[in-house]
Amino acid sequence: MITKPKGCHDIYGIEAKKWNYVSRLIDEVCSRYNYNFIRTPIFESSEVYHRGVGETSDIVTKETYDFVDRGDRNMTLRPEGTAGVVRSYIENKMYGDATQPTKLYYNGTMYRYERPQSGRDRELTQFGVEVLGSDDPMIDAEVISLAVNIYKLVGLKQIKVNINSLGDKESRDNYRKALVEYFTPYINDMCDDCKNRLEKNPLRILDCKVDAGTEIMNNAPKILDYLNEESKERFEKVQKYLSLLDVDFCVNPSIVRGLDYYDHTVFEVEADIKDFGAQNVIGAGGRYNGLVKQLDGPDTPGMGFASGLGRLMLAIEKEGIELPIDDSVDCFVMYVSETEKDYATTLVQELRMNGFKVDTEYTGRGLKGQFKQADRLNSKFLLILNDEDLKDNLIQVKNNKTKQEEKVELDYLMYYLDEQLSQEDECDCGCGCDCGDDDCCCDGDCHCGDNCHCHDED
RNA sequence: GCGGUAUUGGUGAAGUGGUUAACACGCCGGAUUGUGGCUCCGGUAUGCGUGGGUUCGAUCCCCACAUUCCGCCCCA
Repeated sequence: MITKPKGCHDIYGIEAKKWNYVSRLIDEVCSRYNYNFIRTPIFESSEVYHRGVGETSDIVTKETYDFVDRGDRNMTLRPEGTAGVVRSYIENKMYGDATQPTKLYYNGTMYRYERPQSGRDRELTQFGVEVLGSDDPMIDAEVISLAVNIYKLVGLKQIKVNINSLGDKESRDNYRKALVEYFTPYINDMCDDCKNRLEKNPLRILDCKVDAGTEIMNNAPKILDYLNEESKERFEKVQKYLSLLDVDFCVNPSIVRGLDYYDHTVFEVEADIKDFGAQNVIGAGGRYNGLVKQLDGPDTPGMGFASGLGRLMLAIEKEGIELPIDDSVDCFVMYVSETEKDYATTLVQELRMNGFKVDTEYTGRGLKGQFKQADRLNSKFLLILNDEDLKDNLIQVKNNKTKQEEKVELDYLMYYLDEQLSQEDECDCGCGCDCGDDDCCCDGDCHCGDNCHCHDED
């Protein structure tokens, strides 16, 4: 059997419906903030990522999908969204548009050559936003609040926002020096990974899981003490705007993003859920004022965040959130004889053209099997064709919840279904009552017999 | 890049170096003369991830590969 590539997934069925639902919700929220959707290529010249993401860590050297195309060009499957969006911003001269800042969002697949584990795949779907052309701290706060609002709207409750500031380049360089100076005498007491980090990326020592909580770590210099006045003031404004936007957050000095291009505000949104495994950060981002210039564009500030849709779906599942997915069809058309089948063919078509969600039988099941199939498909109404009835221009319509059945004139069918289905919307159990219960609005005269709570104790 | 884990029908799974690979669910059909979801009866695997090896013989032992899940590194 041919198997899927390592770290990839087939998403289908109810799972796919959930993904689409969340994607639509992202569209909705981004639209309210007036961010515009952008589609960029799934692969770019390798240069985009080498220069954008930086060559310091393992990222570019070991964890991208690189290939040489037939024209001998070095290409890379996009490992993240920001660099490609920035490339597009520059190439299309969006900085020339009158409507600055440019506010964009994306939602698509990314590729990383990693060893899969919980919450980490080789093909992943990320959505994210980028704001280019404004250095206003208000934007920093807006981007964070947009992220939080998406999570809240899907129903997540256990989320934590951690923010930090890396300051400008001057502040960051000073801090880096201070860290190296501080840790060097203690380095032999620290874990092997930290020994490597001291040279490669000293900021990341603060993220270490092994040495976390030790005295050495607790007494390490804090970035916030190394911010210059300007950076400090900027960070305070970000916090002020976050409060005005009613976003709960924690200042956490150990939040250090791994990439070179970040400066000033950085943040992570964590799903605070039990058993979520090692990858509990569902979204992260920050300000990158140097990136546009680094990719040969005009010196333009930027701010953004990205979030893995897969991890978000995982969080939704772990928190037990039920998304409002409509997994039903309006009607299922049943038949037995050939003439009935012929009529079914045109009837199904006619119903669909009139906006009904309709399915029918395609595998030769008997009537009993068709009833079962209709149940599996959560059909609200069963349309049962019968040669005798057809002669009289009649059709049997059965409400699959109340089990009530009546013969309806064919000319009247569309109108009848329309009317019945709009009643459906008023009452979940379809019994036509109004007890005020969330699941059933029955007044005690319920006859639906179908999962109805109207006779449960009060 | 490093380490651990698993892989048996549509699904959940038991199991053994040796003739016919449990059980349950599901599915299909019948009892029910065209109206089901209960009950009863019957049917339902190209045979145990792929390729090698050991063996008289392997689903079960060994090796490699693929994929799964989990942790480390890294984290965009």
